[in-house]
Amino acid sequence: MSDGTHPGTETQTHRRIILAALHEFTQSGYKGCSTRAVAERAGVNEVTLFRHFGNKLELLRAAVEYSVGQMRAPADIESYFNLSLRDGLTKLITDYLLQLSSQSDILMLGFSESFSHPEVADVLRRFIWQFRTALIQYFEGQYAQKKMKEADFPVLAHMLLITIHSTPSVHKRAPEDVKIHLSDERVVKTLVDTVSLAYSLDEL
Amino acid sequence: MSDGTHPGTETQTHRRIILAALHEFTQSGYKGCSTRAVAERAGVNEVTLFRHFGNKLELLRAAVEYSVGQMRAPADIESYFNLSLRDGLTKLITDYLLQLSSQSDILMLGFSESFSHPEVADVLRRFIWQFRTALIQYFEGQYAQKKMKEADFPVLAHMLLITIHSTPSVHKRAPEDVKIHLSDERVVKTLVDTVSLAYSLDEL
DNA sequence: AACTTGCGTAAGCATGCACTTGCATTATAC
DNA sequence: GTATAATGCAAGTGCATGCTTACGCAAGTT
Repeated sequence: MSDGTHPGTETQTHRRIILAALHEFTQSGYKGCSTRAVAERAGVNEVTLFRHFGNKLELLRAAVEYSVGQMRAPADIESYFNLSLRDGLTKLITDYLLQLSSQSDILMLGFSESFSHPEVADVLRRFIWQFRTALIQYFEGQYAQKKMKEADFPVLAHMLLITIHSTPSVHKRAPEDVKIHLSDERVVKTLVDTVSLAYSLDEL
Repeated sequence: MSDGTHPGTETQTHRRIILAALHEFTQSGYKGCSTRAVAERAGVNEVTLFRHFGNKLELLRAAVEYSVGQMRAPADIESYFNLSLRDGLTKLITDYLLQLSSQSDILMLGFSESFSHPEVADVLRRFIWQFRTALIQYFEGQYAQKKMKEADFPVLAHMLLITIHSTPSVHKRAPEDVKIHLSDERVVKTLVDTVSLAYSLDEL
């Protein structure tokens, strides 16, 4: 019985295949790319790919797992509480953006592939949820400290999350003259400006 | 020479195939669904599908074209100018949402398929652009009327657009307890509240 | 009655692709 | 020096799928 002999999962080959898969999957979608293409990009024989991961779907799972493993949830929110609404928000968001920018590929994959592969989407949602919760907690904290007006915090958090997440993908597709308007800095600034102008009780 | 004889494009069959295609494409992606599946859903023989559209890609194009043809750009922005920032925005957004809700499928398709089929994405972008332009013009109009503070209007428009567009797709995937927080009404309200609280010179 | 149009049915071709098998090759370990 | 682990290479299998061909049938048109 030729049991699928899994080679050591720590080799360089393993990693290279995963990185290649991540690239191809996000570029053309799961169905849209072939294992051949992944192998080629990894500089590896196609057979090696199967020896490592068994089948294509398992490769997807491994790639997602790898990618998610790289992300770190936002540190404890308490540390943001001392700052003003404006500064705290800015820090929270930029910290989060730092995570995202390195993982924007997998997030986009998660969005486009979420129907055909709910498991994949779930993993991502779990991560995004952490930030959502952090945001809401942060708002409620600020509100309790009377540094912020009352508002529909879940929706507010949703708004921020969506904008932050979509910006990189919009960025990738947008024509050159629009990208200029969509630098991370400007988006974050406008986001924070708007929220603190609207709800801050510190300023003015 | 068996030239592809295009049957009349006004038949019921034609429409049913397009609707089926729209459904399947958005469900599983272009590569993810087969012409057989589309035909089956349309209650039509697969051959008929090819007789109408020649090939799969042409079907995609026809489906997108059909869908986009259903959308109407926002009416002339002038009519919103008389209203307050809050009321004008609300009207602009709800009007736009009306369009979107009937076309959310195709929009999601556009997003997920935009890399492999840029033409498709282009058509959609063109539509979205119209709203973006309308929004920016509206803001500038309000600003000129001194009914609104200065702001980064393009980014602000981007923020609104993104939130509006993403909400339906998030809605589809989100667990039940989150959907409650994401009714169109609440999202629009928070959006408008936030913007007008932040930038309106009418209120307070 | 003959022709056209729109569709169905059956069968099949060609290709791409996930996945397998068998064998040769290198390197490392013991 | 021999066993073992990790990879490459050549070839192939089986299935899904896009697309075609050839034929038949019903309804409307002329």
